[in-house]
Amino acid sequence: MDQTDKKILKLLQEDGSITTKEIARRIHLSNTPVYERIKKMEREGVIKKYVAVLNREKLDRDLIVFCNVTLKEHSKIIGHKFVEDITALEEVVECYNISGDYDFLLKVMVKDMKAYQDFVLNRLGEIENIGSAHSTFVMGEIKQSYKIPITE
Amino acid sequence: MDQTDKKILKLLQEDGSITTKEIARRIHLSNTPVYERIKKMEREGVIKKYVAVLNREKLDRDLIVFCNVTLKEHSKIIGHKFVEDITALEEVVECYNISGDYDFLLKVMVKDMKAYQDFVLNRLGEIENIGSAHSTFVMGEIKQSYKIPITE
DNA sequence: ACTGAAAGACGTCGAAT
DNA sequence: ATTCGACGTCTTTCAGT
Repeated sequence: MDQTDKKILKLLQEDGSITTKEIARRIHLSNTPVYERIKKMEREGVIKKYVAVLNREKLDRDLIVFCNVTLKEHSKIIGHKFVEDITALEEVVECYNISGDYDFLLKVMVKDMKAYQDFVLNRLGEIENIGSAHSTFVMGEIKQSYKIPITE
Repeated sequence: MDQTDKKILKLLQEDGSITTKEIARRIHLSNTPVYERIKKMEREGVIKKYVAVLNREKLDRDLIVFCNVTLKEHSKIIGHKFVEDITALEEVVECYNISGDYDFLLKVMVKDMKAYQDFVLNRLGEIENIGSAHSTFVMGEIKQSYKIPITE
């Protein structure tokens, strides 16, 4: 992966529906090499996929909550069940195994506070292994980028 | 926005480079209405953009850290400067204004622990308003979805 | 609001350097 | 590893229902 590949990746992170023709124009190459490079990076998994980025507010998901979760002591080794259960919840858009006082950090996306209450009681509450949960509410989204920083 | 639009959005969140023809086939419509609906949702901002999703590891960004930050007492009202400064940092891929003990939550993406140390000392350290910072390290990525949950 | 068809642009691939 | 050219497919538009 050289500088040319990185230039292509930066453009594709910015706009996934940019044409190979336009990329070629911007990096001063013809179609084919750009095309071949992109296909190679897709094959190798450098480019995982292409997605449409939607507007949260217009889809009634106005509230984001970061939910810190601990597992019950005896469940920490058998975390697999928790992972399965949590992955199945569509409100949980991200989940990380973390260092520190808690075991997992969930990013939860719901309509409003009432929906979050419902999530904690009826969804999280149904999962057996959970010891405790601490919620941090997002009041404002300052920066949101799906880009991986690419070094020169 | 009706059920047909939502079906289209779900498909586009899954695969942003799916053809209108294929969408049309799957939802049993012809090209034109699918095309018109997508263009309408792009115009209205329901669909913000299309992006390529890249592989973090293959781009030397193996470490994710959630960094909880407080501002100095006198700076809390004048948060604008902090917002500007933090947005400019490419390692900070997300930033939220949050409830609780801290003022902001940053999601930071770096190569390794050494790079994070450098980030805290030389990047965050340069920003004037910061009172304290508490880092939570990601040990494992359990779930990562860019999809907004879409209700029926 | 949808169907079907037609025109133009783009993705895709082979031959050549 | 790149350029050029040709083919097939998709996007985009339009007339008609």
